[in-house]
Amino acid sequence: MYYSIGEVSRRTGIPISTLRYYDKEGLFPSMERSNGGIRVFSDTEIEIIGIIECLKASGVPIKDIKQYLDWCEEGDSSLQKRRDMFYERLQVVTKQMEDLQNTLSTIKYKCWYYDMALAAGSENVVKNTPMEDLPEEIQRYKHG
Amino acid sequence: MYYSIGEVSRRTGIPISTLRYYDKEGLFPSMERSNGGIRVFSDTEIEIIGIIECLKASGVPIKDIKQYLDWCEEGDSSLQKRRDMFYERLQVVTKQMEDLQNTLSTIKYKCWYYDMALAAGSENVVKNTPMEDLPEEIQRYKHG
DNA sequence: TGTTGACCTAAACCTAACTTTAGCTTTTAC
DNA sequence: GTAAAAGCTAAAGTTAGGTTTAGGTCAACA
Repeated sequence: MYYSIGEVSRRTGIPISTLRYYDKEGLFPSMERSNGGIRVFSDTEIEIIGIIECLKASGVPIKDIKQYLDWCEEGDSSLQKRRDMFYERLQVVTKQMEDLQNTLSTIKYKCWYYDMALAAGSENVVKNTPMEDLPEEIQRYKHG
Repeated sequence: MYYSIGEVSRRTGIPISTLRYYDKEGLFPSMERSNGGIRVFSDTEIEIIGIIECLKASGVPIKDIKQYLDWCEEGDSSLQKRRDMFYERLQVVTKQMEDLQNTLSTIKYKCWYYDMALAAGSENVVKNTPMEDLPEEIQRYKHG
């Protein structure tokens, strides 16, 4: 199947200007053009967009995504490098999950804190609540 | 306890230039200065740094963090707004966790894919493996 | 007292990842 | 065949969140 840039934009939610920018950065190395010079997206490009979104979400900059896609073009000789890249991502994203879990705990503590404060009409009450008077499931959340 | 900007930087790992930038943006509303004009960080500022890191990690821009800290200065009249802010963060960060979990699944699939390809010496083998031949715990990961 | 290390400001600079603009061409629909 | 919609490029502009630079001041110690 073939798609115009507008169709791809609608389907993926990515703005047309961004798709053109990705193309300019070399993220669609094998994309074709019509005789008139108009971009023709195929399922290959749709797949690449999926990879872009995955790598972007895990914090890989555009130029490194291009590097990976260049390795893909290169064939089997770059398999090891590509493997290593994803194992590194595995590490990084696992760490990101842990960090986000800690952030979530702090946020939950703050939600509890403000619920208590609002119920009491004032922050002073809960601000001075000693640690051991906090509910068990909140104590775990309390940070600095 | 009081700390110099250098001590705070060492303790938190945040560059001195960034601490000064945060100060300029109004994130330490009650920080004092020595007679000579030198910043004097107290435990209040250390606590604020914890809040900044939490909110930043959950995607809040600096100017909204300032807004929150201004609300804190305002006292009990802003309790509801502050509560709402953290409940909104709860939603956002929960969504972020889900997205990151999906990203992680895709990455795990790619790790498996490249391990197979390397073992076989070529990508072709695994590229054409039909879905039902994938191991159970990997099928869940397979995306577009 | 002097010098060295830590601190100060204002302003310029930086980077990534887009977005916008201006002017032009191609395609589609009637 | 023509008009509108969709596409094109190059280049400039934008934004957030800092960092760097230049030129000073402050504080502690020998």
